[in-house]
Amino acid sequence: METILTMQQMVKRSGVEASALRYYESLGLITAERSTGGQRRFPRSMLRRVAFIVFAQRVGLSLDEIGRELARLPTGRVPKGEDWSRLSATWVSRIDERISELERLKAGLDDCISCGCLSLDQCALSNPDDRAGRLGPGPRYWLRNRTMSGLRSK
Amino acid sequence: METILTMQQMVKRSGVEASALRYYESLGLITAERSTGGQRRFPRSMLRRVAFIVFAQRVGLSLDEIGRELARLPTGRVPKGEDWSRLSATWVSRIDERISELERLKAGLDDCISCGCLSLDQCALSNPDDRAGRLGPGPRYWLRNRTMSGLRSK
DNA sequence: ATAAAAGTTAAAGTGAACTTGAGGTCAAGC
DNA sequence: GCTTGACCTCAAGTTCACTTTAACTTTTAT
Repeated sequence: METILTMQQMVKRSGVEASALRYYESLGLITAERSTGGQRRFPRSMLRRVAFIVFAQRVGLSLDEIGRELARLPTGRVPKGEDWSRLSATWVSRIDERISELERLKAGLDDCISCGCLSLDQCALSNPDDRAGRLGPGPRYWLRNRTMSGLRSK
Repeated sequence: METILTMQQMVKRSGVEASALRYYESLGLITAERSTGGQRRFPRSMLRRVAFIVFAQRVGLSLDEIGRELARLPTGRVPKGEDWSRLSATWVSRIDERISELERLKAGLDDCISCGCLSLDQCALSNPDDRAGRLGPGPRYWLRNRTMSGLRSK
C-alpha cells in the first residue's frame, strides 16, 4: 500500500479517467502534489475524496454542489470517517424525495397514463400549474432540478 | 374543447415551452398540421403525446429513447389508453432499479462513507470493477446511464 | 386598414461534465 | 543513452435538451 499514487494508479483504483481527475483538480475538488518533473502525485487520501465525489454524483449532486460540500471538510488534516458522514447526512432527505417521486411516477403509470386523464389538465402528476409552480423556467430546468439531478430542489 | 390547438394553447395546456415543442417536432416526437400561412396547428391528441414525453423524461428516459417508444404506437389512428399503458409497462422495472440504487446509496451513507471502506477497493457500492462492468466508458457515461437518466441500463 | 400579438425559420448559444487532440516532457527499463 | 509508455498543458470538441436571436410573416382585433 503505497502512500503516494501516480496518475495511473489513481485511475485504476478509482475507476475514474485521468481526464476527469484533471478536470476535478481544475475545479478544486481534489489536489495533488507534483513530482520534480511536474507530474501529479496523489496522496492516498485523495482516493477517498474521489470516492466521495463519485458517490455524491450518484446521489444526484452537481460538481458545483460537491465542491461546496467538500469545502466544509476540515483543512490541515486528513478527514476522518465522521467528517465524511457529517457531509452526507443531509443527503438522506434528498434521496427520499427522489424515491417518493419515483414511487408517484410508478403509481401514475396506471392511474394516469392508461386512463384518459393524461390530457395534462386534470392529472396531478403532470399538471402544468403544479409543474410551473415547482419547477420554474420550463422543462429543461425542471428536468435538471427534478429528474436529472433528482435531488437538487430545496 | 377545441379539437385543434394553436401553439399558444399547446404551451398553456402542456406547460412545455414553444421552443421545446418545436424541438420535439424537429426530432419527430410530435407532429403538427399547418395553417394556410404555415403556422402549426396541433390536433388535441398531441397534448397527450407531449404529456407522455414529459412523464417519460421524469422516469428518466432520453428523448432518443422516448422516440423509439413512441414509434411503437399504432399509426393511422389516435392511440388509446391501452396503447399508452403498453408502452409504459416496461418502465416499472427501470423505476424499481433506480429506487433500489437510491436505497443502497442511502444505506451506504453510513455503512460506506463514514467507515474506512470508502477507499474504493473494498466497497461494494463504489467498486471500480463493479462500475467498470456495468457502466462502460467512464463516469460521464456512467452518470448518464445511472444517475442522470437513472433507468437506462439494460 | 392597420397595429399588435403570435408565429415562422435557421443558426448560434447554453451549461454540465467531461473527452479529445496537438504538441511536447518525464521516468523507467534495457 | 535511448526508447517507450506515462504524463503534461491548453484549447477546442462532444452530448443532451433546449433557449436565444435575428429577421420576417400571419392572424386577430380594432
